[in-house]
Order: sequence, then C-alpha cells, then structure tokens
Amino acid sequence: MDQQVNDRPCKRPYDLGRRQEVSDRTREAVLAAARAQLETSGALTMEALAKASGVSRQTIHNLFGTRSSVLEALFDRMAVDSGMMRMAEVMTAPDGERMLAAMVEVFAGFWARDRMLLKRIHGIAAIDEEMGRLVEARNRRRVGISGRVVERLFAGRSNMNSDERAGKVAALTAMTSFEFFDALAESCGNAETAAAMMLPLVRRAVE
Amino acid sequence: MDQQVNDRPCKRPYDLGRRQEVSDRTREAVLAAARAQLETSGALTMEALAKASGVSRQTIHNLFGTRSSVLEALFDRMAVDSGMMRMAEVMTAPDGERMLAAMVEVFAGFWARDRMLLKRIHGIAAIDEEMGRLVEARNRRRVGISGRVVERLFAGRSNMNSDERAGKVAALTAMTSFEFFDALAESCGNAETAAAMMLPLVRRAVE
DNA sequence: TATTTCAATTGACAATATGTCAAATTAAAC
DNA sequence: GTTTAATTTGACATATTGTCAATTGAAATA
Repeated sequence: MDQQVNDRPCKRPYDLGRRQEVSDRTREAVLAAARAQLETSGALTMEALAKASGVSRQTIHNLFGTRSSVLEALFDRMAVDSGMMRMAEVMTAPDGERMLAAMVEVFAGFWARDRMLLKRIHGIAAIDEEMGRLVEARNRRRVGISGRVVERLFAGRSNMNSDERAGKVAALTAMTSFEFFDALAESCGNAETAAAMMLPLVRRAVE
Repeated sequence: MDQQVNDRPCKRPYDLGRRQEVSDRTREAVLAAARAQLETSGALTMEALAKASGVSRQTIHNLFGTRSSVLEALFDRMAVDSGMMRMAEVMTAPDGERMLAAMVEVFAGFWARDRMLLKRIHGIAAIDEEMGRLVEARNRRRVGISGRVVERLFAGRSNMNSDERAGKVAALTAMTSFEFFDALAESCGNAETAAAMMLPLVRRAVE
C-alpha cells in the first residue's frame, strides 16, 4: 500500500530497502508503458497498461491511485526530465535579445521532444477539468517568464504604455505555447523546421 | 430507422411529411444539447444527452449512429453555421493585403464564436483517431487558403525561393489556426482582444 | 532458519458507459 | 380504419474504472 494507518502495533521494525527499489522500478515501467500507449494509440486503459508493464491492474492503483493520477505523474515527470531547469539559462541571459533567444530555444526543444505525448495530454486537458488545471498552472509559469523577457527587452524604452506591454507579453506567451509550436510543426511537416522558424517569427511578433 | 432494407413489399406508398419535420427538430435538439453539454462540462454521455434533449437514448442512436457521429455532426454543422461561405470574401479580395485582412478576420471570428466548443472538439481530436482525421481535413483547407493569400501577397516579387514561400505559408497557417487563437485569447484574458491583435501579428509574421 | 512485514496478486464485486436487439407504442400518412 | 415507420422500452452484451478482502510471495529481521 502507498501508506498505511497503524491500527496494529508492529512487532518489529522493517526497512523496505531493496523492495522499494523494485517498487520504484515498476513505477517507472508503468510510466514508460503509459507514455508508449499514449504516443501510439492515444487510448490509455488500465488493463492494457497493466499488461504492457507486466504488473496487475491493482498494483497500478496501489502505486498511483487513479488513472488520472498516472497521467498527472507522467506530466509532472516530463518537466523534470526535459530540463525545466534550463529556464535558469533564460533568466540569467546577459540581455533581452539573448533572453528571448534562449526562451524560444528552450521551449521549442521542450515541445519538440515530447510532441506527441504533449498533444495527447493537452487534448485530455481540454476535456478533463483536473488535467486542465494542471496544464493551465504550468502555462501560467510561461506567462511569468514572458513578462520578464519583455521587461528586459524593452528596459531602455520608456515610451511604452502598459497595454502595449501586456500585448507583447500575450503575444510572446501565445507564440511560445505548445499549441502554436504544434500547429507550426504540423504545417511545416516536421518539428525541426518549426523549431528553426520560431525565433525569427517570435522576434518579429514582439518587435 | 435511418434506412431500412425492404424485405417485405410495402402495400402502400408513404410520405414522411410532418414526421420528418419532427424528426429533424429532435435532431436539432440533440445537437443543441450536445453543444451545451460540451461547452459546460466537457463530458458528453448519451444518457445525459438523451435526458437533456427529451428523447430516449435509442433515438439518438437511430438518428446519428454512435456517440462519435454526434460529435462529427456537430463539427460539420459548425462550419455551415458560422459561415465558411465567407471564405469567398477572402478569395475575391482586390489585393493580397486585403485578402490577408479578410482571412484573419474570418478565422478570428470563426474561432471566437465557438471557442469553447472548438477547444473540446480539438481536444477530442488529439486523442481520437477519427475525429483527428476530420479536424485535420478541415485544417488542410486552411493551408490551401494560406497558399493563395501568400501567392497574391508576393505576386510582384519574384526574388523569393520556394522554401521561403513555404515558410510564409506555414507561418500563416499556424497563426490562423484555432490553437494559436485560443492560446492568444487565453493569455489576453478574452477573445475580443485576441481577435484585435491578430492582424498586426500575422502581418508581421508573413512580413 | 523461522518469523514478520508488506508489496503484489487474485478474484469478486459495484458502478458507469456504449452499443445492439426485439417487441411494444404511438402518431402521422394513407 | 389500416398501414407505416419513428420512437420508446427493457433486456442484453461488452468494456472500463475503481474498490474490497483474502492470498501469495519475496525481502527484511531475529
């Protein structure tokens, strides 16, 4: 079990030790299988997931809780995996221009790496309230980053009212969204070309 | 039934007449209820749909077939309702600039009108193969329109290679996509502001 | 080695959803 | 009044999520 309430006193201390490692590995296996299933078919059933990861259906429930929780775990993991920490790179860039370039590069890379998976998850988010809130929360972080970039980019010019500034931030946020990247990749035919096109497009958008 | 195989000879001709009208009205009622359900909760169950539109679950199956078919009918209808015919306006504009402006106006209006519904349907399309093909097919039409607009826009200049041209088309297609509009509306806070921002952004993108 | 602990399995179950079928109902057309 | 066919009703079959309790099995302790 994930956690247990001690209604019965333990006669003996017990360290999970290697058992925890095994448990962790099966957790990974489930997430990997979930990723594979989502990327190929788009459907994600507990039954198929259990079979693919070589555990029982109940075990997945024990490890994650509900089906939604599996998706959430996958989504959470993605940020860590794909180096959301590279965002520091963006923030510490020497000037606005290079901040913008770094931001575009980081996000384009991020979106390109897990494009199919993100497409599925964002799709689910459009239907499912809970996943919707999760995606929205992450998007809000990008709004914050856009704000900082725009701030630095126009640090010199004081002849810009707050509406104009808000417009720039909105444009930058929208153009660094997964949705825009995916649409661009779709109409380009591949993600690499889309990634290459991003910076000039974004630059012209925030001018 | 939708259609029947005559295994028994009819003794008498029969014109549906008013019965057809009634049937058509219930069809409308179902679609309206489906729209309402999708816009509010995002979930669409046949049971709730039947209750909301005041018919039996079986009737919906008779009228549409499957649950997916209801969604498809709703999606098909949307194009007709929201005036895809206004596309002629785009094609017959006197010059490239005005074609571009018309295209942006038409699509921004189109996306804004049914934003929530489109969000749901595109979400489903990201998961469901069949709906995915439908949305993709419609998107391809926009690619064609973008091509015409870019063609006219740069009719004078011959100093543009095919890669450059393809890039413009891809950018225009991506920036007139629902996904981009929705992302922009999200970061603006409302669809109206997003619609107003579109033209300048698109213009700068295709330059 | 024997015992204890707990992850994992198994099987049963309830709840919800889609989709199909056949018989009965009902309202419109003839 | 009879015929026609849309609509309803109720019964199924199937698939899916989620929970429960009892069992199993492997690792940790003594």
